[in-house]
Amino acid sequence: MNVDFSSMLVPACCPPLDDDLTDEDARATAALFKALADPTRVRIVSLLARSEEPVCVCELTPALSVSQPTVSHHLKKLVQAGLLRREQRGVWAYYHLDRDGLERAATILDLKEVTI
Amino acid sequence: MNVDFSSMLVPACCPPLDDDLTDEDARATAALFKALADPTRVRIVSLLARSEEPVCVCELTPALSVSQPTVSHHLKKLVQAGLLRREQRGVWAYYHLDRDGLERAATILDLKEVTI
DNA sequence: CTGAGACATTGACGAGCGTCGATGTATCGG
DNA sequence: CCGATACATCGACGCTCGTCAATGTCTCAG
Repeated sequence: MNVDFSSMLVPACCPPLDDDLTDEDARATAALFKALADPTRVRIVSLLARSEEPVCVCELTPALSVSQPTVSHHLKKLVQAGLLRREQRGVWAYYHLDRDGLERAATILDLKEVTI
Repeated sequence: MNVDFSSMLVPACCPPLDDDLTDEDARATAALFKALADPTRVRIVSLLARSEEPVCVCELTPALSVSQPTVSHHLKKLVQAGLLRREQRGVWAYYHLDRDGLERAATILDLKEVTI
């Protein structure tokens, strides 16, 4: 097994790069953005952001042009991502933004700006 | 075709909801987040955010534990999303963050906070 | 021109996602 | 208890995505 010294003649290129995020951090961050990576879910978050009070599914469904099961599916994903909270009022289910969850996402992006 | 007046007896539930984003806005926003919805791409952005200067692919590849074609694939996606910029220096390709692109993503999240 | 190295592109595969109709569950009025 | 209403869950389908090996393209040294 011989070392290839000829490679030492090419211009310098690759200073070491300290790995930063753990696998788990990267996966968690990606999961957060993945929750926002769908047009229907973006609209849901946008609609809820415009409402001072919680909104029930019966208001969301006709505004989204997808079926009711699909709306439930997306709402569940957003809740699991920590971006929405669910609240049962009698027969109706009301959803509202989890401001902390959104702030977490915003903070991740702001952190990357620190290096400017 | 008869109107079902019995529905008027149930408690009020569904005030009209003004639709906000256009389909195109929702798709564009989702596409931006979709670019960040993968652990490997999150690590790439994070690595580039920690570097003052552009970073070449030969530095990124060994730090990401995926094959070289996969790294190229992710870099292309991030460039297409407007989050990265590519710069050719001789044989090497250097990438750096597009701060405007990241700011766009951050602004979207901040806009949703305005309603607090 | 020729060969080597850096990176991009292609093609293929498996896994995951968005969507819907059908069905289940829970709540309320009568 | 019974029917209706609101919402969730299930199962299935098609499509997209992440990944890699193989191959192509471009740049430079000699």
